[in-house]
Amino acid sequence: MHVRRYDGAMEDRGRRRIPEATVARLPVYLRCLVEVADGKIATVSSERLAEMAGVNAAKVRKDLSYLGSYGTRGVGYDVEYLLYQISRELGLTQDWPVVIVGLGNLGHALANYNGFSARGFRVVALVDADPGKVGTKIGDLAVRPLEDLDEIATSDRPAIGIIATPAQAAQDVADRLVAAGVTSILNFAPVVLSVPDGVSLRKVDLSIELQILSFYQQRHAGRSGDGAEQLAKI
Amino acid sequence: MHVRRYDGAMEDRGRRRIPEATVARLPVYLRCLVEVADGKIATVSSERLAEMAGVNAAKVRKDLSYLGSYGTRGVGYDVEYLLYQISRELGLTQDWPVVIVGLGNLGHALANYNGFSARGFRVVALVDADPGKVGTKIGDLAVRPLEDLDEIATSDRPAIGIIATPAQAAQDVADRLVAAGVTSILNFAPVVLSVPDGVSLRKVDLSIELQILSFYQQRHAGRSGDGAEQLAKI
DNA sequence: GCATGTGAATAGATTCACAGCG
DNA sequence: CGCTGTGAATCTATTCACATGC
Repeated sequence: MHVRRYDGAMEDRGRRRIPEATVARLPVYLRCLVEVADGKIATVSSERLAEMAGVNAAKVRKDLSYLGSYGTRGVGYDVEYLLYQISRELGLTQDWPVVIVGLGNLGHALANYNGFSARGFRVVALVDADPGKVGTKIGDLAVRPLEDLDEIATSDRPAIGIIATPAQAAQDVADRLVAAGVTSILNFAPVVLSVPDGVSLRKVDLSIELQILSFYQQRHAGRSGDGAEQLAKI
Repeated sequence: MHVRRYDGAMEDRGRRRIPEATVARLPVYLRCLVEVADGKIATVSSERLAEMAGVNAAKVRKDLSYLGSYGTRGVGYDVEYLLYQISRELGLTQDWPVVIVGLGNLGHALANYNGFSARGFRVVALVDADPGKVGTKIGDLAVRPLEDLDEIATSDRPAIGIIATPAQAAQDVADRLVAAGVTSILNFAPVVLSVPDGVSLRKVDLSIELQILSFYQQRHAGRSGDGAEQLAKI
């Protein structure tokens, strides 16, 4: 896969500060690059990448420049090489054990989602507080009780926890995840969580997204599409 | 529910330009206010609201000031009144018909999600391209074929479309939704969509979120939690 | 010649700090 | 006196425009 390896020197390994907004776009570029690579194309310009990613070319160049000078003037970027550099920067060259807590409709859907394994995320445990769910199998994992979190922490060292519980349960679950050594949390519960410094927290919130759409829908109900366009940040 | 009504005058109805970042936080404040209201508390300070929303007080005040001067100096904000003003600003005092396209694991979970009806979003139709799924019932809606979109547009006038299809199908579905007059789209498919000006588009992307977490996880693996903290933006 | 890489310019968001007012 | 509302200061992100170098 990765052709050129980073050639020794000038590697200050993580000592460039990459803006948050850029970090949020790297996964998008990565996906575009995979698509380009599938088309057996060896080189891609910032212009082309920008078009695919739905941003402008200057932004692509600036973003990529934070990673290093990985392009060739007059030519573009080597697809495989850039693919590798972005993967590495995002930490996707190692694999991250994931634990999913809460196996209602959404948790179920997540547990069955295939996109995980694809890029280094491996679901190692499923947890639910409901005794009625404990023991049932989803794929080839059995659902375990909340109390097993510490044990799971010891045996599987999950780095990432996904919370798909009802809102009321979410903060307690977050606390338990943190206590079990999880340092990254993705929260689907419609509630603001607080976690200690040193723990990364991101959220995905359907009802917030709908309400944002509602705002722009009512504003220029139909007209001039500024504002709500694009963006994930989030 | 809403106590004081807006008292005539000084209402320039939507002629303040509210920053995108502020719009994205209004739903969070709304949720916090609901919680405060449930506790039978009549008044709330920016400080308290900030704590609940996980932001700082200056930001809350600045955000709310874009809506108007709805607070009382030395006192705080009237909970019910602010609740109503934010709801109105977000367009939640009217109801928005929603169509869900794609009823795999995730689409199913969304179709069964109860949070919709709560705040003015009403699922009026379910659509899937797979003939095997067409006709099956989810809740009390039957799944209809893609070709029915125009008919649905005429009868139900959906304003918002949710795309929960596989990546390959998503752009085609988006085009059809737009053609059917849908002007707000929430995309769950892992692909960059393009829509014409005047159509709002937001995305929710699990694998991007995980990759962002992976970045910070690998960086200060554990240490100093800047960067990935909070935020939805998206 | 042509597309990258990047300083400089601009736009947008956050935070500070305090005047203003109930 | 206490808390809002807001200009001014700061920080972050985007875009421009062009020198740079393959």
